[in-house]
Amino acid sequence: MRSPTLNIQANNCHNCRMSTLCLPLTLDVGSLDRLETVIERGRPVHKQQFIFHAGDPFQSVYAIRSGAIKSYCTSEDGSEQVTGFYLPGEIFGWDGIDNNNHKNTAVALETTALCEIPFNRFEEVSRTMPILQQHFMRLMAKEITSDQELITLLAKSSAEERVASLLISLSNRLKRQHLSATRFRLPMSRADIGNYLGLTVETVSRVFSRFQSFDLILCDKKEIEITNLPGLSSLAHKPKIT
Amino acid sequence: MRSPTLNIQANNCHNCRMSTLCLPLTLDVGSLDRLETVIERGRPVHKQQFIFHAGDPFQSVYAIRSGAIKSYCTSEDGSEQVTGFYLPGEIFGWDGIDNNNHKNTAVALETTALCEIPFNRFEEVSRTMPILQQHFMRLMAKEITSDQELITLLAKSSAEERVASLLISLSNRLKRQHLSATRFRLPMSRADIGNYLGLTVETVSRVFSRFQSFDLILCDKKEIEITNLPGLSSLAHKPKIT
DNA sequence: CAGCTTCCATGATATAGATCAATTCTGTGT
DNA sequence: ACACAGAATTGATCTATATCATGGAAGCTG
Repeated sequence: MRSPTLNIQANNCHNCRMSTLCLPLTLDVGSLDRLETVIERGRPVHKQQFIFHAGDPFQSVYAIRSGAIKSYCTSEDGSEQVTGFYLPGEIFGWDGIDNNNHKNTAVALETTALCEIPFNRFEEVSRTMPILQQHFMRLMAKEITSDQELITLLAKSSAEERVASLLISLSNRLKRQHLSATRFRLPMSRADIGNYLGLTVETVSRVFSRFQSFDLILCDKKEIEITNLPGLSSLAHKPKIT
Repeated sequence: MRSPTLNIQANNCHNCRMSTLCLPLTLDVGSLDRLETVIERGRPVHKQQFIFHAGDPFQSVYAIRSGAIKSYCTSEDGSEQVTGFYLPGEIFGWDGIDNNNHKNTAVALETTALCEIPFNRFEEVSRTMPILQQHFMRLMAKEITSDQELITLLAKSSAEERVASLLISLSNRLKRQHLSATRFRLPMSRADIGNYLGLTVETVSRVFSRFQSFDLILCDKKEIEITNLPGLSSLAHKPKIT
């Protein structure tokens, strides 16, 4: 059975509409068949279930077909830092390549369908498919640049800028998946947002309220409607007239 | 002629004492010879000279033999965000892989000797040397985890924790290069430090003064001596008794 | 459905660090 | 050696956001 708005229920890479995101465009049909043998489509993961824990041996990276994932790492003192939110069409789990175990814990924020890409078999396959390895390096580079954008946000921006940036980022990423860029449900809590953006829950909540009073957004709990996208966008990109 | 303290004046990869850092340990002599043909040792770069600018086409990554590099990106509004400091034995320039041009600008903080690793030729060579590509993915993963550590630092830590963390990080990285872990010269300005850590120059300066008054460090301008390494370390790792 | 827990919103207050300002020190180039 | 622009330090004040505190709404569980 197919979801009414989003056809992601493919049973192989050939007819998965995500494929251009997690696989290079230039793969011919033969290569795709070989690759097909590597990728595993798992059971849907339910809210609050873990994909992997920090410290787990690194075996796979994961592509999201539907749902949402939060990744975070835990410091010695037990405090957590949310390092990313991942949406459909995105890949996570790179953090484990370094020393063969994951630095982050990954948990489902809602019911989520994943494709698991086992890494040992991937290396095998990519030996005969250099384009694939190149593609994956590109994906890792994307992770690097998005992390650096977050660094800039945390180092330089006010609470309003941070929240606006997150909303705009979510909007753009949903749009890329041909989902509504202006109406969506936040998969994460205010606390998660605050943790991710280096703010307290209270501040996040106040910023949401302020955005509503400025008619930038409408929100009812986790349901968000961006009513003034250009306005919110300009807030996200340095409103300071410095 | 060789530097008295650090033998980095190798004229090929075989006798470069950096090689275990930028190359996989398992390369046999034959492979190393082939690789040798790819890597270029450039003229020393002087202080304030640029290695590449944001927007430049991505052609190479760079290994540092001696000196120090700062990378930063510039937002639309012209403000800069320092994204990393790179020391001997470290590799930078990954940010360009994504869409074939650099997001960051890289500039020498002092006279610096680099090895340039042209990427098109690298891909060629690595086709017959899968271990090499794997090694480079590992290096990229390191960049990801170090970016995520910075994210945590920026999101969660006080000014003192941030500065202490940077000093400890520099100390560890110099130690890895068999240089003094407790006495060194900061290659970057207070302003660079502040920018990197999301603080103002004034705050950085005050923190340095405070660290001196606590007998954690001794500093004369850019010359630093860490006089209480364990103390500084514990400051870096969450002094809060939360 | 009652009771519990978690999430969210909002007000009052406190504070770390920003901002503004002035001074000294440093390094660079002539 | 001198002059000048930039780098660093230090002080006084201001402000954004944290912290503390409370109440209400929503979602779970038995």
